[in-house]
Amino acid sequence: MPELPEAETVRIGLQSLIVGKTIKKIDYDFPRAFPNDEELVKGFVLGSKIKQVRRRGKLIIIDLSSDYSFMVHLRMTGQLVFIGKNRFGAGHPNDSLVNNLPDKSTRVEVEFDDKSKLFFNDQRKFGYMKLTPSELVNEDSFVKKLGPEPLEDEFTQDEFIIRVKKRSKTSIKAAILDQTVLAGVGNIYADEALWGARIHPATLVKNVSNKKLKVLHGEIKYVLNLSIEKGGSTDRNYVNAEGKKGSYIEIARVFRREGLECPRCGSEIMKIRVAGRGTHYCKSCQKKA
DNA sequence: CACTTGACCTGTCCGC
DNA sequence: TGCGGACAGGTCAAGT
Repeated sequence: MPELPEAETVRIGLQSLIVGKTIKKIDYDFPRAFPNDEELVKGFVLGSKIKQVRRRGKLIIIDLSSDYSFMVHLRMTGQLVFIGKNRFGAGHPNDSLVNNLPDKSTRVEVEFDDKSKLFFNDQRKFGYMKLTPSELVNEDSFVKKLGPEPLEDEFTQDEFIIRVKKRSKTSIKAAILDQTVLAGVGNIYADEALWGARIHPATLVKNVSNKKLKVLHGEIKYVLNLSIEKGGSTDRNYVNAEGKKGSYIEIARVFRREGLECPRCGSEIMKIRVAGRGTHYCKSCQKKA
């Protein structure tokens, strides 16, 4: 679930909440969620300040004054939640999904010198918070393979068409979920963008016209931007840096709306499996080419 | 090489 | 009520 808009919402929150703070202590309970050498943590994390919080695709990058960075991937159920020194200094417990941290899904607890804390929670233990020298972030094996940022100018219609056509024999949905084609689209926004472009998710890439691909390019940008405005999608676990839910799911057109009416034509929204994922589409305005 | 499937995990929901 | 199984969905390794 955390896809680009969710990662971006967390990034924006952390950028205003933790920059300038000094890390005093770090606890973790699950090494795979925090795969870092203890000596490295002592030498380059404890005592350093948070310089800035960046994002690349679905990855959140926390730069430290030591010139080391944490690369945080939330995968499916990860959360990065900040709690001020008097509990929810910034958020409000009432509109929050998380209370009384740490809890049993807390994997990493970062304490700052002013007693405020940052929690990395992850129920399903797929996410990670990995330390790397800042100048080597772009050399990381995962980062290195990522395609363009869909909300930046480098992601042109032509660039999209060239990259997506390298996956010509697979479905259009599998192609836009491929992080080497573009960085940041996951299951929710793939379905939403394909609905916008009136393309059946199982259509093979080679059968999608350039005209449709151009429309899809615009729809991807549109749904990602719209979701950032809404603070992302909270399907079940996702919360922002203050522990609050996002609201995109309330305005979703097809995602998790199987059996309901298509907001464009009124026909039934279907749910099938494409590329191994639950996939939602309108049975009459998204015809397979 | 291109592509698909299963594994990694835990919690929830559904049918019996 | 309890229990087994399907499902949730990002990425990578293994298989076709």
